[in-house]
Amino acid sequence: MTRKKSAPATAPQRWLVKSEPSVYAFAALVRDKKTRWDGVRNFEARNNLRAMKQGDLLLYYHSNEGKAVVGIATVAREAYPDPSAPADEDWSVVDVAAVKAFTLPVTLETIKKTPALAKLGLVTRPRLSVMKVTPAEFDALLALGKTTL
DNA sequence: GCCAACGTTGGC
DNA sequence: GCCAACGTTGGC
Repeated sequence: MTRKKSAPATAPQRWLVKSEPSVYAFAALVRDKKTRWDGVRNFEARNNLRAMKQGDLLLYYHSNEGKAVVGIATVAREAYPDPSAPADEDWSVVDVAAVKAFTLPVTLETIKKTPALAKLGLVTRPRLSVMKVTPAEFDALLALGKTTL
């Protein structure tokens, strides 16, 4: 067995990423199977992208329109330089692949009403576009979305 | 190194 | 479409 194909030694980390559905909706990712997560221009979000490992799980949030967690994706390729960035700037991308849509979208309104999600970055750091979520938060969101992995 | 101005995000 | 919040930039 090769290093690359073997299961990761540690459990996958969990993240939440935002996208405006009018720009790139979860349905577009399902259609494309995989996409490059480019255009991040915020240092903290970039650093989070760089901390992602292949196989990490991503919750997909629709901002502005919909305002709900709508699906699950996974990290298909770890961070590499963002081809859409100016050559003299230091930005990164990862490739993400669709896993499955939530049975039920979990709206921001629901999230705000759920005590277990009071510390979710989506609520406490409303402008951050790539953030870590805890396993407990991840599980709570899947449960609200009537979805299992 | 501070902080005012600016630009962008994203909820409403 | 507005505007509050806030991350980033740039003048000093």
